[in-house]
Amino acid sequence: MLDLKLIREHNKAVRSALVARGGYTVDIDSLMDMDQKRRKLLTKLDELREKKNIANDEISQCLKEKKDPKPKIDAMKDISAQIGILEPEIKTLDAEIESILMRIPNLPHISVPVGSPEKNKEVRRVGEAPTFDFKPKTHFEIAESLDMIDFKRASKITGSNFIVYKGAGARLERALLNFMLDLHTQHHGYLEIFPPFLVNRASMTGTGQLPKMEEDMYRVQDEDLFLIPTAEVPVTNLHRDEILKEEDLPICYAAYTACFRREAGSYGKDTRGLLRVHQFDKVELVKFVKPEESYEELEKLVGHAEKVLQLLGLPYRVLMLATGDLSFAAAKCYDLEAYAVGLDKWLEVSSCSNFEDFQARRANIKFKGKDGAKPACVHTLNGSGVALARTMAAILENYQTKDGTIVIPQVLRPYLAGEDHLG
RNA sequence: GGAGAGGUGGCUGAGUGGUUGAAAGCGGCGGUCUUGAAAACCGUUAUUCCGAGCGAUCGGGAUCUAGAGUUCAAAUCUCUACCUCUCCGCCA
Repeated sequence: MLDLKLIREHNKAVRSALVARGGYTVDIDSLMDMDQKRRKLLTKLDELREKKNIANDEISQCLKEKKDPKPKIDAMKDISAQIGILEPEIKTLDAEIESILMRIPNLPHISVPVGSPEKNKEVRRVGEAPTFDFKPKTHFEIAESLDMIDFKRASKITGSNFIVYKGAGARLERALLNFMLDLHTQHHGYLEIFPPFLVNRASMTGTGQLPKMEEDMYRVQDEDLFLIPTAEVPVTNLHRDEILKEEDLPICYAAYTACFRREAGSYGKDTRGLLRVHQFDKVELVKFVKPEESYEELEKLVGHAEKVLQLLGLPYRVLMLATGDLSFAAAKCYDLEAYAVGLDKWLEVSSCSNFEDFQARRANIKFKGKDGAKPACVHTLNGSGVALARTMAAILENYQTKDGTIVIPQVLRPYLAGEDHLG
């Protein structure tokens, strides 16, 4: 959520920043009109309430002195009646303003290239694609022939675009998770969190998934709970409605969760294999930081996610997303794409974003120093470190051999009983 | 699932209709004392909105889980939701 004051005071800049994102038409003028009207009414209401408080004191004074409070009570009745008219008017206005604000996306950072996704900027490319003296297979061919993933039975027991990992597939998934969590907690300074996979509406709103993207979420009807699309939601909301101590910042959490996405509207895209599934595993990194450090922290966060790919020996590139490709809440975002040789495609395996104070304002997460200054919103960041399904696809394709087996990347071997290949 | 109890400031905990943003204690912060610390003593101690001012600040409003209601007036009464605890049942 943007700061209403910021919109009020930097009307033009906000407007042009939103235009840069594209696709969002926000009527700033009518928002400002509503805001002005609200403040006018609020001043009036506060004056009435002041009168009411005075009248109330007078009544209790009368009662104490055993005088007749009747005339005072009548006066107060009158004031209360006026308040009764104004209050709902303001409440309605408040709700309207809130609802508009909740649907305005974050403003892109100055360094973000302006334009549609073609303007995404490749920041760096790391590692070399493997070369083979045979035609490399796709991960779904490999997974099928090694019986690592059961696509058919997954759709039987649940539905299409769900997967069942089996045998070596399941072991590899587990090894990857443990490797990533160990890396971030033991070497990058993150505290491990294992949150619930279902959250309430307030949490989904706090991080920005609601109200705009409700149709993309799995919802538990009876309880009004949502299956998390990413660990970002429960982990960021851990500190919802809290005032953190400045000396505790930055707070860095790493969490494994399954992630659930309906992928509504993306039918027909990437339907084969592991690229777009409704449930996948992910290790997520979440940070709460001081505003002046958030961009420095973003670079570190990207580095931590990259380290995973480097250690796994996967070639990858880092993209800085253009304004038109930014997610709703992000001010700046880097995508990490691992190269998968079988598909000959770059697969997005991580998205590292700085949300600045956008989520913190929605979720009411502040910090306060010892100097007695007013609490201010923290900056929140998160990044995948990294998403599993696509990473597994890249590993299967890049580490395949002519005889159909998979060489296990060095760093994973301790997690797979020291074995050096699968299949 | 059944029965009951309860949700007050960072914490413990008073407060059952009218100067209660809220006693007291603890904790925190500042100070006196001390070589330093502890103890003792003194002071201070939430968040948020509107308005005025360049600003330190000042004036006012709101907030006792949330929402609705009763009333001239609600932390206090009623209802609903959420959450917590206890007992019973069920259960990985």
